[in-house]
Amino acid sequence: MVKKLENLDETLREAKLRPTRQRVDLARLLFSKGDRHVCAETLFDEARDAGVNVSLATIYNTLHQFTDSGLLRAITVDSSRTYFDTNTGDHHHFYLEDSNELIDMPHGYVKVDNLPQPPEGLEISSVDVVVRVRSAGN
Amino acid sequence: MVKKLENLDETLREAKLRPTRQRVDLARLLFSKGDRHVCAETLFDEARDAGVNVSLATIYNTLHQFTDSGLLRAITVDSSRTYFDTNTGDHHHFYLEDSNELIDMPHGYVKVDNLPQPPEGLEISSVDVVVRVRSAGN
DNA sequence: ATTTGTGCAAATCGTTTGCATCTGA
DNA sequence: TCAGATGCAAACGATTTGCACAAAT
Repeated sequence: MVKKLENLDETLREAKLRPTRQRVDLARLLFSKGDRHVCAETLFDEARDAGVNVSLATIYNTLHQFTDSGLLRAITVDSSRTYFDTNTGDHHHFYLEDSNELIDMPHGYVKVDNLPQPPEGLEISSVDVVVRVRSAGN
Repeated sequence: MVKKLENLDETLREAKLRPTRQRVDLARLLFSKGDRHVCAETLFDEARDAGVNVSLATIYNTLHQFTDSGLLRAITVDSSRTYFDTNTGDHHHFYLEDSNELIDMPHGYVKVDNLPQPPEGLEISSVDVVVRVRSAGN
């Protein structure tokens, strides 16, 4: 992530995205605080709070463009919103059902074994493990 | 699943749900064809085709009630719709990204090892493995 | 008779889209 | 210059909700 930060313009160009003011600003917000999970609304509010002027439509566009170019990873755990993870490495998640929060599991922990063969003609795109957790005694 | 079918009224009563005409009809549609994955729209169309008269609101109500009482299991793989699985046993899924279809992996296949401890005070509610697959060469 | 369920239409909410206007290369 | 970006508001699609009416116990 720090790598991405060193030269945001450069990072964006490598992703074949013009380093526009809003993309650079959003990239800075996203990548300057370590690994995190955001959704569109979250990032929108954060931008507003940081005095960064960006429309919600642009937030969505940017989130998807960053995802398509590998800067972000999309995670589906809650059918009502899409989360984006700034950690694009191979890792899995805890999903806190009570607060709708995602927490990274350190890479190297979970091991998925004995996967059956994918259906004929199909190849694996990703293997996602989500451990849903909730307050004990519920 | 067959067990559930033997006496739908009884199954519903055990789930503390009144065996109304629409619930019984939907239960029959859901549980008489082996394991399957449906979403609200899917079931709605299927009901219409089978001449079963049920409103979409009732489809949603019923799907959730069945899920809450353990007759169905909800699966989140696509942030735009919710899938329900008539197989409530312990198993995981292939998700066909091209066709938005779910396929059960036989139980006993995938093994998830070395899970990190859940965050303090939280207990595991479920461990979901989704293997996203797509047409080879893409 | 009372409680619970159903259907309809309107309301929500996250997300997408159309389009006129800007902006970076 | 001009393809690509942005912002706004309207459009969308899945899901939920409010409420009058109907059905189950």
